[in-house]
Amino acid sequence: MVTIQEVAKEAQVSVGSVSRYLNGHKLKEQNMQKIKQAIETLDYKENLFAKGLKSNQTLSIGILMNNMQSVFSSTLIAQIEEEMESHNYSILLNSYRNKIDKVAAKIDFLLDRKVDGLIIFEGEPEWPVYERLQTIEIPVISVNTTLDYPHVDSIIVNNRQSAKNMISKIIDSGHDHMGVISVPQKSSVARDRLNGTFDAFSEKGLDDSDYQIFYGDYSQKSGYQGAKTLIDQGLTTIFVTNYNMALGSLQYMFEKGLKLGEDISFACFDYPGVSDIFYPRLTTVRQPVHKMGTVTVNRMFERIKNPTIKNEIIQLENEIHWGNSIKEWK
Amino acid sequence: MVTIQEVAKEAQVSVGSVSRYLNGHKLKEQNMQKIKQAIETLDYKENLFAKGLKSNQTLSIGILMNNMQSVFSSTLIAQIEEEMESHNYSILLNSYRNKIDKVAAKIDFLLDRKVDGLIIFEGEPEWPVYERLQTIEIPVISVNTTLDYPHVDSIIVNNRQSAKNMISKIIDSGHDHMGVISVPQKSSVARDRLNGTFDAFSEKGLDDSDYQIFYGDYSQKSGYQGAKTLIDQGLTTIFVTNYNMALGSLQYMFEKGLKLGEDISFACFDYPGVSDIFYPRLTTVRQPVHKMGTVTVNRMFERIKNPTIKNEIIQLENEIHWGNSIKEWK
DNA sequence: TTGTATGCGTTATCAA
DNA sequence: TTGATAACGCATACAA
Repeated sequence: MVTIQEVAKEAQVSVGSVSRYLNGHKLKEQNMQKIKQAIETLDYKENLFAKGLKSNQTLSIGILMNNMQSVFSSTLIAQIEEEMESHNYSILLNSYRNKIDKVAAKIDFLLDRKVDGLIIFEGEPEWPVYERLQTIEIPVISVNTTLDYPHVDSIIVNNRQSAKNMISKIIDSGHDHMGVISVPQKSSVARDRLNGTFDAFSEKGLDDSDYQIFYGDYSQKSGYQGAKTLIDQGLTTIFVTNYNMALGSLQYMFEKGLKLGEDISFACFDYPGVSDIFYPRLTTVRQPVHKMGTVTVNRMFERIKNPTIKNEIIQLENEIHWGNSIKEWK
Repeated sequence: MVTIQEVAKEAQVSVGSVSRYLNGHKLKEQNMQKIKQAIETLDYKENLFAKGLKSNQTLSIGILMNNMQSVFSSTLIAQIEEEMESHNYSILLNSYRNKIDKVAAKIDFLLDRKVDGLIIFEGEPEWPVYERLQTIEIPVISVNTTLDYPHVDSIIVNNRQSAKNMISKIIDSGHDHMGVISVPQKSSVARDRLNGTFDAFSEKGLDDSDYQIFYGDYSQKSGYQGAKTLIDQGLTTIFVTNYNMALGSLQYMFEKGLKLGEDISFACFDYPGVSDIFYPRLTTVRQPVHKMGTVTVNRMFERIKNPTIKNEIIQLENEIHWGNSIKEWK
């Protein structure tokens, strides 16, 4: 392994000069040339251990999430990874697979590795690590969930408002009975989406007898089951608050030969590009996943550069794509 | 930051003893107790920088892949991450997004970070980094592709044989005309699957006039297009060599109201659990993704422990699930 | 079995 | 502007 000592000897300068050169300091032009030359001929590579030992920086950031197998998380990771790379940073992945009691250990794992920052997907205020998060001394960014601690930024989307807007518009199109496929109200995202739905219902004067809620478990299968249950009850307007379950619902409808926008009116949450393939005219609330990744990374580096800035809650807008999968009754 | 010096002082032993204790050496029971106690009261955490500076180990392994957004890669990553964690290792992710000319830089990136091992998904012998890979001094494991270099292990599945077996069985069921949806023959996996198909054709005496190949681009959309093209030509037996395109094909069939196993005979490659949801009786070649992850990690640690062991090509078996999506004509 | 001392590659402090 | 040298936290060779 080539060290700066060897580079220094080769260039006939001191290690200090080499170190300074490497860190962008100015020195005598002639020496800079000699060092540059020496680095090339020796193929010197910096040693991140030694660097980190002094600077306490790893040039890596940790990502903690529940599960990396959803479209949302894999798209987001991919986006973040791409952005990080251009900063010469790497990402350290960690998932807790529904084991909330393991979250603390996961965070320790990442912290032990001295990541320079931490990105948490859908962390919840109810987590037992609540206390911990406040005391972490590196930048922490919460994605998709608001964690309103002094040192934590949150990047979120306006789920509640989007759901409300979507449902309002559907009702305005003449739909006064509706089936909703949602998930147990254990996360803020889940609550926001369903509450937004309720907001619209009450604003438009629909009550309990006008809608039916089916609670699935995020799986395609439960979406399928939900569609079956609701449609069997005679409902013809279905809203699904989650992409994966929406897929299951669509599956059921296709199997039954039901035509969207005619036999059934259908809308759901999804992601950019996903539904475009088969359902270009599907009515969806589209989450700006790529933008979330980009904003997250940008914010992370702002924080790394300036750790004292005040925390922020950055809210991005979902797009509403109004296709032809909702029948116009009016 | 608590150091072993402070632990040593607290426990009234020397730093050497603490270091040895930390590394599992035996020492006087009494001292071990004192050190253990001191570590707890001071909440000592090891410093991976300092450790790495001496040992040149990062307790991390690098993963290089094309794209992390396929079911295959995200499942595999998840599995690897889970296994790694139990070894107290973390993973460093890197994707090159079809930019083959960037692969070398990506590998350098990982190597600069001193990963203790490298996992490469679907690396190809044609890559310009061919030379590099041989000279890497850490364990390298190639997943899903055979990279027969002296220091590289390969974990693969028997794609060619599986395709052949599947097609043979389909032909034996009475199907003598067939549509195949494949991808451009640019990767060994792609070639294996299609060649296995051809193997069966020639063994069973089918020739050019008996089958039709549609080349897609891995996208669901192209699978949809492929199914449309082939079925419009009157073919009723379809084999898809790729899961994503299979989804697209199924989509087309459902839209057309075609019944699997009756109107259309259908088989494809997929993954454990994926098709079970909607198509429990679908005939598939099922790739052992989880096992691949586990075997990869195990092999990695064998290599890390004993870097001199000879390289191996470990071939896992695809399972063939014979459902009822193939009509029995015999 | 334990303690001491040196070095890993880098940065930063202090003099020159 | 540069050079020499002391840290950073740990592992280990050597001595005791």
